[in-house]
This record gives sequence, structure tokens and C-alpha cells, in this order.
Amino acid sequence: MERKQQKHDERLEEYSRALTEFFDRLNSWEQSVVSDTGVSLAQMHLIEVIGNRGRMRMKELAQLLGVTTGTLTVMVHRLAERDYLIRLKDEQDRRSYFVDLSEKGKAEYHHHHHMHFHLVEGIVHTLGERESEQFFAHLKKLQDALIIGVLNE
Amino acid sequence: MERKQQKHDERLEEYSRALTEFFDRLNSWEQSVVSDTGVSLAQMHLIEVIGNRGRMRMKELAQLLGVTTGTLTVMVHRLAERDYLIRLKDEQDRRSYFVDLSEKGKAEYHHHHHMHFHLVEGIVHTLGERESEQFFAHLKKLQDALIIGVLNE
DNA sequence: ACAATTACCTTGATACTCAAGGTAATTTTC
DNA sequence: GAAAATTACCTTGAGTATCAAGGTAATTGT
Repeated sequence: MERKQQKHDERLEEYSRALTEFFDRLNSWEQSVVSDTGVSLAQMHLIEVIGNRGRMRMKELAQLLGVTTGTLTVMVHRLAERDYLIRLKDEQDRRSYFVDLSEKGKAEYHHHHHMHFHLVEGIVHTLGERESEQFFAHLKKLQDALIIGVLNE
Repeated sequence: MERKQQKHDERLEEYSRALTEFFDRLNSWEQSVVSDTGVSLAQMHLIEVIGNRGRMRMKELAQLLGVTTGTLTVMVHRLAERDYLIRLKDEQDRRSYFVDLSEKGKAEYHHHHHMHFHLVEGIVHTLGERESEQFFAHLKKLQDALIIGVLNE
């Protein structure tokens, strides 16, 4: 019984290492992709979120990025200064702004998106069609679990 | 033929989104775990690397973390000041130092490791034994591919 | 009308990061 | 074995990220 538990833990250890290392690799892949551009990782992430979901208010964007609106104000200011973003007044609620991508921002977004596409092609190539399908199905399943918080306590 | 290609691309799009979102979730999970402690994400990562691989010289650590030695000097200085790390002179090569975890650093490392363990338990719980095995096997396979650079061009 | 809330901005503080330039120790070359 | 090259690390200056706390203006609730 004891031995069985130990073996179980060892496997979890192994899994943990696999996850951590994979995560680190993805991180540095992302880092290296971004460092070829004129924007930082955090800035690219912002661009990505707006590119994916369209223009939105500061508040919403801050929540999606997981930063305070204070942080976001500064980031958006800098990106707008460098012509990646545009800010539009909301006429309905004049406290609010909409943040959207400029043409330059869109170009950056598409370029980055393209890189991701490449990465995924590489993954499919590595795992093969059948296993890729399983793999991404697992990712989706886990993501749902992470959303509803199964993995949080 | 054309339609088939389009369908293929759509699937890759879907995979790309799944990967990105999973990655983001993991990121915020890590962020929330770390924010309960006294150290930053980058600092925790440093502690983790030393905890996993034992004491090492600045140069080596910088390479593993993907930062310059200049950056590392400052980080190590701060963590040593706050008693998470100790620095040891290398008597063989007196230009070098070894960086190692203090007792406090070890405690922090074990705590964080424990959190990872929990996360992995959650994953296994979500996917089930059999599918977990597949999933982590896929991660390992991809990691190897990322190392040798299949996914880099 | 007045109070409470909301959306955003500003400021001050800490941290991360790099590039460039510096020092001291070690290794290589002649 | 002295000079040159390399290596390991440190320092400094500049840009970015981040938050908390406090401020303003607009909106909503009573």
C-alpha cells in the first residue's frame, strides 16, 4: 500500500516537471518571437487581446489582462504614443474610452498571430494528426476546469 | 481541394486559440499562487531553478533563466538581502560565486513545489488516469521538439 | 438634490530588464 | 613567464511593468 502511494507520487512529480518545463519552453519561445518586434511581451499580450476580441473599454481590458486600470492607463498611453493603439471617446458614457488597434497595431497583431499559427503547425507535425487532436482536446478540457476553478484549491 | 485547405486552417486556428488560452490560464494560476508569498514571479522562478538543480554559479543560472548576468546580479543581491539566498565564494575560481538557497529559500521552494503538485493532481483528476498519461507524454514529446528546435522556424 | 458608485488618471515606490562599461581573476599565446 | 585575450561578475543608466493610494469627472440610485 505504501509502495503504491510512493509510486503514485513519483509519477505526479514527473508530470509536474513535464508541465513546468513545457511551460518554460513556451515562455521562451514567446519571448524570442516578441523580441524580434518593437514591443514588449506585456504590450504584445495587450495587442493580442484586442486583436482577438475587438475594441473595448479600459476596465474590461484591465480585467482580461489581470492588471489594474492604473497600470493599463500607462501601457495604453505608451502604445498610443507609438501608434499601435487608438483611443476613442465613448459618447454614451463619457467617463469611458474605447481602446482599439491602429493599422500599425493590426499589422503587429497579424504578424504575431501568424507566428502562433506556425508554432501550432509545428506541434501538429510533431505529434501527428491523431494525437494532436487528443492533445488539444485535453487542453480545452483543462482550460474549462481552470475556469470553473476545479484546479484552484 | 481548396475547401479542404480551409478546413485545415480552421482547425489550426482552433488549436492555436486553445493553446494560447491554456497558456494564459497557467500564467494567471502561477501569478495568483506567487502573489500569496513574499516574492515576485521572476524571483520565484529563480528559487525554483536552484531548488530543482542545486547551487550553481551566476553564469549558469543566468543562462537557465534567460537573463543577462547584470540582471541576475541585482536579483540575487535582493534575494540574498532578504535571506532567501546565500552566496558562496568559489575557492577554485575566485571570480565566481555559488548561489544557493538559504533555509528560508528552501521553505519557499518547497511550498511552491507543493502548489505545483496540487495543480498536477487537479489535472489528473480532471482528465483521468489514462488520458493524463497521454497528455503528459505529449508534453514531453513536444518539449523535446522545442529543445532541438523543430518548432523554431 | 445628494450620495454612492464607476471609469479613468496621476503619482510615488519597487522591481525587472538590458546595454554598456568597469574590475579582477584565469587561460592562452608566444 | 609576461602580455594578450577571455571570463565572471558588478555597476550604472534608461525604459518598462506593476501596484496602491488618492484625485476628478460622469453616472446611477435614493
